[in-house]
Amino acid sequence: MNVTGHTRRPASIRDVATAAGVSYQTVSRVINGHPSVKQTTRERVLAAIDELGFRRNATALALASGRSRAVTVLTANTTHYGYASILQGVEEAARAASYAVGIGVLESADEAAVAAEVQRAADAGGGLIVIAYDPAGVGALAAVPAELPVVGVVETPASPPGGDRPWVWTDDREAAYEVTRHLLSLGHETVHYVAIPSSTRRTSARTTGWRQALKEAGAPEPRPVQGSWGPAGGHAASVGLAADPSVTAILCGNDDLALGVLRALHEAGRSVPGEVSVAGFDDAPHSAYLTPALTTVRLDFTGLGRSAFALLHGLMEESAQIAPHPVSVPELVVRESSGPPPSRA
Amino acid sequence: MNVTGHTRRPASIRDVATAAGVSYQTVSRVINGHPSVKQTTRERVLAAIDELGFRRNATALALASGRSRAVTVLTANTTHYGYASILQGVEEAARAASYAVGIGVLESADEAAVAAEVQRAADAGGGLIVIAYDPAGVGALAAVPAELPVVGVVETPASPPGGDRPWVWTDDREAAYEVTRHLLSLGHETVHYVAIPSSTRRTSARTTGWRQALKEAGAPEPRPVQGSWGPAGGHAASVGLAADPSVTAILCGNDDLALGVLRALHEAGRSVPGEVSVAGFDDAPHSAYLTPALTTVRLDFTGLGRSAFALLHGLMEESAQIAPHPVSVPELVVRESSGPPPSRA
DNA sequence: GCGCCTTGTGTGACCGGTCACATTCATGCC
DNA sequence: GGCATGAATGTGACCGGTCACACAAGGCGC
Repeated sequence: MNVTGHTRRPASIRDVATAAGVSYQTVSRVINGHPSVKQTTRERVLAAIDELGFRRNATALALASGRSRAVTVLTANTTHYGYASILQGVEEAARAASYAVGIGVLESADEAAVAAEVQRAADAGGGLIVIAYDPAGVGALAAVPAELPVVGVVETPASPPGGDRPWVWTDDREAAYEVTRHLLSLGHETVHYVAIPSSTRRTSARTTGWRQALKEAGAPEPRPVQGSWGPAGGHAASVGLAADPSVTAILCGNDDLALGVLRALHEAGRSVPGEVSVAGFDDAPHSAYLTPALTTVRLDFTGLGRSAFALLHGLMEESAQIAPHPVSVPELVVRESSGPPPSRA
Repeated sequence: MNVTGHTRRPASIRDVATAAGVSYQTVSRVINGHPSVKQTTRERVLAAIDELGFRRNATALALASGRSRAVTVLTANTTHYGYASILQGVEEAARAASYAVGIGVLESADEAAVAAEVQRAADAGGGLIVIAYDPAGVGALAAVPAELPVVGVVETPASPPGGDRPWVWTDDREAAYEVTRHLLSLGHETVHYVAIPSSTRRTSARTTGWRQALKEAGAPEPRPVQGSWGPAGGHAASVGLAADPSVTAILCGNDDLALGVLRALHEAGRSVPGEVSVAGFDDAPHSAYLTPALTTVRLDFTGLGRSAFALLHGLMEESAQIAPHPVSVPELVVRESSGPPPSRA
């Protein structure tokens, strides 16, 4: 404990060294747990460290050794449930490994802006985790210089699972497939889909899963409706569907979108699940408390964040080997918003 | 542009210096915009910088100069709307000032755990922004060593506004006062209150505003019901209120809580706003899309985050002077969940 | 008794910047 | 012409650690 009150600058290893009557290198050995330090010396140094309240300067460590014990999460958004949860997972894992966590927000998908943000993140030193669920994130992932340790949190691995690129993902395709099957099994002729913005030009994993389930059931395949991320987008996107009496089941790209859809149906005077069934995606915390409570699929975003960090950690320290990312199984959560279609004619 | 392909290490100022045929100090002067560098020399150096793709090493800068251009946000949570929005605001402002943003989550309010987290944040170098809306945050704010630049985001300033401590806040008292008055003006005899966890042992600002409005109206003052942060807490806390037929108006400490309350009322078969009026707090993005749409008060959390950063920036660089934090005015948003009590007997 | 390996410790250079001070040269002024 | 002055530039030390290497002392084999 530092009893001497007004210490101006924090103690350095040289301060500790003189206090313990050894060289600074010996102090360095003690902090790093080097084996060949005599027991009595080690104790003397530890006592001095305690006395002076010494803490190793992270900046100096990073500069001298190159290794930085820091991660920056690049993301287009920090407030949406999925994004925020991934961030939370990364932070948890990073804290456990005593890594510092930085964030960088990709405000625009503009190439120059994204490149600048990637640069900023790179300047911070340490590794990168890029949430690539949207064009900005995908662009950022592509713009990361090859020599930097980076892990992408992606919608679906571009190369088939088993490719050893440092990516993590949830099985969105399987999840969408499950919910769609659930709705079809209730007797709906088909299921309409209000999509979240796709991360790329390619068809999203969620869309693929939905389509697959329809095809297997021989159900007609309506054109997906493009939504945005929030409830407002879901509302705007679904006024058309709400007015169409042939629509009896709607799958939404996420729970926020579903909220807007629910609202649009309410405004159109169509009851849920009496006339129309609605299902969401993600199982956000509010979904269980809506009226009607929302049928959805739970995805383990915090776990995903933790995996992303674990992978990055493995990339950055040779001690920790790179365990393959375990893809967690999505869980269908059936609540009140889904039921059989109105008239089983 | 760096055309020479495989540069192993990034260029340092000495590399630039030799390339431009000057000393490293001159390069340093150029990057820092020092006036006394001959125009032609400056151009030569800038050309070399561009050619080698030089970027100033943030770590070395921090070590050598002491100043770090980094902020760490300490918070108990990253997923709740208010917290996430403050974080977003800080990030926006920090990005504009090209500061790096770090986050540290206070997982437990335990004193030792909080102290450890503060230490970690301090180790990162740079300034601190502590979100002190809860016991963990308040503890963290108290545990920050005096010599560190820090700004607290607090519920209410402990000293009356005008005290010059580096704090920012929204006028929660006024906001609660406004909503409560709104409900009373509709004819309700009194307004019940489901509270969020208080940041301290003292009465929260929201509670104070609510109480003040009741007192002014001569309304009876029911005991506040203690909730937690999320919908589950609101639901659990309000089953009692939902069962009590004398309850006709409920104010909730935040919108998530209100969601749970709405659900509890629905389950008890009481209509909103027919039998019971409900109002929330914060105007979270989903609130406008609930059925019934939630009456609430909007608080400018992103603005609050930006103010917090501005204040901290002023603390860390003498160039930027410390502008007093402008307290934004809370805005009452009346939607569908509030109306007159059932029978104006 | 000599060489050799192991254990414990110290020295100097270095990471990539900044800072304080020294140096050079062209001016302006008396 | 001599000298103070300021502009333009260079030199060495330093921030707080790490790394590579040197070196002394003790134990062991022959």
